[in-house]
Amino acid sequence: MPSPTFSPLYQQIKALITRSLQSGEWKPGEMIPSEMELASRYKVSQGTVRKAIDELAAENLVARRQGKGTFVTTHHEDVVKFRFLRLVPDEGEPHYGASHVLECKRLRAPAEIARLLDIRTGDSVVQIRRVLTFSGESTVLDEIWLLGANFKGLTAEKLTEWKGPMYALFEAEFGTRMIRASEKIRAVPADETAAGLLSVPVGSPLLSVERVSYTYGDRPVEVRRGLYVTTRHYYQNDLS
Amino acid sequence: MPSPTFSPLYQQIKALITRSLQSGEWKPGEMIPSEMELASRYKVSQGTVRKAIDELAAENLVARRQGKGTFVTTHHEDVVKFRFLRLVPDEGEPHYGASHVLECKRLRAPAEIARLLDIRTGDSVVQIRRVLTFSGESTVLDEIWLLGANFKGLTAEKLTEWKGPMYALFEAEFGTRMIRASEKIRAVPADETAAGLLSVPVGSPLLSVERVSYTYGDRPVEVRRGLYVTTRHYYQNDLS
DNA sequence: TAGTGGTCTAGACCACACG
DNA sequence: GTGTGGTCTAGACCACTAC
Repeated sequence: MPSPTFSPLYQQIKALITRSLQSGEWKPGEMIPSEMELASRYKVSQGTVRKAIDELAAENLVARRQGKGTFVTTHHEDVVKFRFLRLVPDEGEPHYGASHVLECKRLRAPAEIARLLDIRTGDSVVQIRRVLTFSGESTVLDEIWLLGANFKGLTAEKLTEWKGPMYALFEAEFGTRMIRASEKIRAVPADETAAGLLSVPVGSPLLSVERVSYTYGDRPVEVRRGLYVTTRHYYQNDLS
Repeated sequence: MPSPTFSPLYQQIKALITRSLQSGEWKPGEMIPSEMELASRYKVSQGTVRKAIDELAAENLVARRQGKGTFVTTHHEDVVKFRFLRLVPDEGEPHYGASHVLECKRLRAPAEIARLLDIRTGDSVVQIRRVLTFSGESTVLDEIWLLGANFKGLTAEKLTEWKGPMYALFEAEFGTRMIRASEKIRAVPADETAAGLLSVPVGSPLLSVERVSYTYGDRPVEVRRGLYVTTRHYYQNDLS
């Protein structure tokens, strides 16, 4: 039964489900109610709920498992991890490197970062600098800015103690889930700082990856500038 | 009505439609028969045809246009062009640069290329080298290998005369449609040749993009190695 | 055996494009 | 108006998982 404001019914159901995800009614890793339950809750047919969930699954907000149910996705799952780390070794399997946190402090957002995070210059942000090491080789130098309001209490200790993907920590401890990201990629010469930390000559080519990550409602919450050493790794991308 | 070999009916329909696309029964840019027509042709319900077409649309093999019909996609459309050219200028709109063909010749495939194209070393391939220029600046140096069997009669003249995306030429003149591609991206120093052709100092960082492109049935038909100058452009990528 | 998602159908009606 | 894709429903049955 179509409702007054025109958008397809399944889109409205999708929005309702998304709100429940965002509010934490169903937490990452948990099962959401069955299609039949949701259908009766929202007073629509099962097929309509199905189409709503289809889209959420396509956007990786939930994952369907036949015979079991539909589950809220989480950055703890292997399959999800590599959606956001596209660096693959020339030989061997993709893996997660060791993270060494250099710095983690609160500061006022510079103009450029503020613009990308859609806040005002001078608003509070958390800055993290870290090095990722793969099989003993320093490979990634990350400089990260997070929305201050969402990450109160984030410290270098917390980051250091945490084993696993950083986004899993953000999801578990700060209730902020990264949904999608947009990256701008360039080749740049290593400056002295980067060269020192990554053990490469000054001026050698590095892959610069500037990422803005978004949570529910397409709100930006993270800006990240990564410098990748690509002599034994490459950035994998599929065009389709 | 499920058929003997088990796979969902809509997958079988999808395969049938794909075969018709591949055989050229419906050509790029043309409209395919309506869902009702296909349903009666294949003796299934309209909903089943719909689901098959949904997947083909998700894979960009066809595009739906409400009220008009479903059309075979083509590399002539603007919207498709930038699926395969991810280089975006820092300022201004994405655009297509001028192509300057340096070379186009047939030769025997080196081992590395043969492996990627899934042919035997020494089999015939076409090699193209070209420079792309954006607003007067040489920005991309491409080295391209094409499956010899699919591109008989491709010459430097044909390439030079052609205005528009190279893939549109391949589609129109050689019946080979690029469906998807996989890229490996690195930062590399410019060698003397590249430096000369791109007017940058030897050793300056370039983005190296190694692409393998596939046509129907996931058969590789092109290997391409691009070197991009990323001082005024960046490679755009979305993670979702 | 019961519960979940996955497939398939048949039919009604809506939104959009075009003549 | 006619034809196209898009939405929505109701109901049947299949495939997978767990108990």
